[in-house]
Amino acid sequence: MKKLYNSFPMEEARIRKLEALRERGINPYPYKFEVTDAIGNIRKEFETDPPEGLRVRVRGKAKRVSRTEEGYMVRLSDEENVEILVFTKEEGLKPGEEYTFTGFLVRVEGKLSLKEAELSEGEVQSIREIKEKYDKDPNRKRVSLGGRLVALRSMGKAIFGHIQDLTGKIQIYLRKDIVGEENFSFFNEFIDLGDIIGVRGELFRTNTGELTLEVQSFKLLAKCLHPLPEKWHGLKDVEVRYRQRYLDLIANPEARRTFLLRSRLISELRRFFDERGFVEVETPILQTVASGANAKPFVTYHNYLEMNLYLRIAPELYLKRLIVGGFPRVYELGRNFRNEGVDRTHNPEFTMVEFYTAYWDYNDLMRFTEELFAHILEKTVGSLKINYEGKELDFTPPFRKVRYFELLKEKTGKDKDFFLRDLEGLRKLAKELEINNYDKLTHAKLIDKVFEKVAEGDLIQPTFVIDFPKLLSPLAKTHREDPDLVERFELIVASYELANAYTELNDPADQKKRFIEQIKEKEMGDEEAMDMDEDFIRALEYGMPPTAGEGIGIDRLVMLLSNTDTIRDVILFPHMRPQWSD
RNA sequence: GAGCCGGUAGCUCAGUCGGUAGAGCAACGGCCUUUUAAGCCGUGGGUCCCGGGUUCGAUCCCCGGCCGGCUCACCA
Repeated sequence: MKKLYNSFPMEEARIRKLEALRERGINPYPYKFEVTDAIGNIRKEFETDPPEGLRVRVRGKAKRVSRTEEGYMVRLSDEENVEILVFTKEEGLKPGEEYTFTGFLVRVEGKLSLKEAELSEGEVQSIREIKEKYDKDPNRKRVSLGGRLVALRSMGKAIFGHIQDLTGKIQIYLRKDIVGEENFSFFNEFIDLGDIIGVRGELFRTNTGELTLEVQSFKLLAKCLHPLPEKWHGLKDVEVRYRQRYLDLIANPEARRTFLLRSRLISELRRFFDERGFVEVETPILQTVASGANAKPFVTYHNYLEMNLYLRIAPELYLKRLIVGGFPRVYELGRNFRNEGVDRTHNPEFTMVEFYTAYWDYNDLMRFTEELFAHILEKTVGSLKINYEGKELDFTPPFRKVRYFELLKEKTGKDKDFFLRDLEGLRKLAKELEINNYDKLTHAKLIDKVFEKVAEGDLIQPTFVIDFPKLLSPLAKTHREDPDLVERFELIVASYELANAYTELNDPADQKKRFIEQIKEKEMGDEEAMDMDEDFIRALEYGMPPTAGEGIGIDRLVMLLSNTDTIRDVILFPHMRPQWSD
C-alpha cells in the first residue's frame, strides 16, 4: 500500500489518516467546492494601502523579537493588544520591553507594518487609530474560500490557522461551539498542515486587528501527504526550488511575485503590440535550416521523412517571409532553443519576442523601443526607474545612443579602419586583452570579442549601441552612409544585451552574398555561422518592403525587473539534469 | 568541458581533530476558546549523497561517481 505513495516514515501518519477517511466513506479528494472570492480580493476589499513614504511614530510593548535576514522583526502591541509589525535594524531589543519607533507605514503580506523603523522619542500615534484608518471592519461578511493550510495553531477548544492561495493569505478561526463538537474533532484529527481545504464563514477582526474568517463549515479538498517546507525560513535549497517548483511557489512569496510579474509583463507586451496593429503569428519551431542567429541548434530526427530537423534558434527568417506576404506588422512571442552552455544567464530554451514593421527603419525602431520599455515598466513595476543589484537604472526616454566604433575608439584608441582592415593588429590587440583563442578566431569574431571585453561591461544605463560592422550582421541592411556598417542597434542595460534590431536587408543579391560569407566563416571554424536559406532568398526576390525588426530577450528583462541575477529564478522549470536515472 | 565549493532528520541548520550524531520548525501523545514564528509537558524520527580504499573502527581521511552552486570557456 505504501508503495502507492512516495513515502517516508514520517508520512505514515498522513497515509493512515487518508485510509481512515476512506473507511468512513469520506473522499479525501472530492470533486468541487464553491469558492466566492480570491483571498487577495477579500484583503483588497477591507484593507487599503497607506500612501507611499508615510512615516509614523508608535509606542508599544515588544511581544516578540525575531531575527530576519536583515535586522529584526518586532511584534509591537498596545495596551489593548492591538498589534503592528515593526521591521528594524536596532540591536538589543528585548521582548516585554516598551519601545517607541518611527518608520514607514507599509503593508507587508497583508499586514500593516513599520519598515526601516528606528527607535525614537516624542508624540506618538495610537496603533489602533492607524490600523482603523487602513484596515476596515469586514462587518461579518459571509464568504467561502479555498486554499492551502499553511499555518495551524490549535488551542484546545479553538483553532487558528492560515490558508493561502496565489493572491494572498488569510487567518481562519474555528471554534468548537460554532462548528460543533463532531466537526471540531474531525478537523483536529484529520486536517494537516499542507492540506487544501475549503472554508465558509464570516469575516471579522481579532483583538490584535487581524482580518480573520470565523469558520462555520469546512471541507477537506485534497490531502497533502508530505510535510511542507519550514514556515519561517521557507525553502532555500536551490536544487529543490528548481526541481520541485511547486514547493518553491508554496513556500516562497518572492517566487510567486517573480512569476506573476513575468506573466503580467507578457500580457502587457501582447497588449502593447496588439494596440499598435501588430498581428501575432506562430512560425515553425521544427526547421529544416536553423538560421536567423549565430548559434548551435538542437538536432532532432523525423522518422517518417527520414531527415534531421532543427529546433529553431530564431524565428527571424519566417517572420520576414510574412512581411513579404503582405503582413505589415507581425510579432511572435515564443521559445528559442540554443545548444550551448548553461549558466546564470543562459538556459537552453529561452523566450524572445521578435517583431517586424514594414516601412520603418532602425531609427523608428529606437523610438518605438523607448516607448515599449516605458510602457512595460509603467505597467509592471510602476516606475521608469528600477533598482538592479544596487544600481539605479533609469529608463526615461530618450536612451543614450553611441556608435559602435566610437565606443571602441574611446576604449582602445583604435578606429574603424584598424578593426576592419588590420587583422594582424587586431589579433595582437586580442592577445593583449587576453581573449581566448585569439589566434583561431575569425575576423568577425575577433571584433565581437574585443567589443564585449572592452565596452559592454560599462554599459549600465539603457544604451543603444548603433551602427554595427557589416561583418557581424548578415541579415541587416547596409548603412546608408557607410558601406562597412549596417543599420543595426543593440539595447544594452546593466551589461545585458536586452534587444537587437536592424533595418532589414531586403536586397536578395546582397543577402545571398552575405550567406556565402557566412558559409566561408563556417568553413573557417565558426560553428555558429549561419546556414544558407534558399527559400528565404527566393522570398526576398519577390520583394520585401523596407522593414525594421527587433528581438527582445524576455528572460533577462524579467531578471532586471525582479532584481534577480539568475535566469533560473525567472524560468518556472529551468533545465536540470534528471534526478532519477530510471 | 575545466577549476573551486557543497550534499547531515520532511524543512532550516549545527557537529564529529576518525569511536555511527544534535537544535529549532514539522510529526506523534497530552493541556489550553482571540492565537499568529502561539505557549507548556512528553515521544518518535537519520543508509550523515552513492561506490570503493585506508583503519580495530569512516558521516569525517583518500580515490572514483552522481547531483547542485560559483568561476571560466561557448552563447543571449
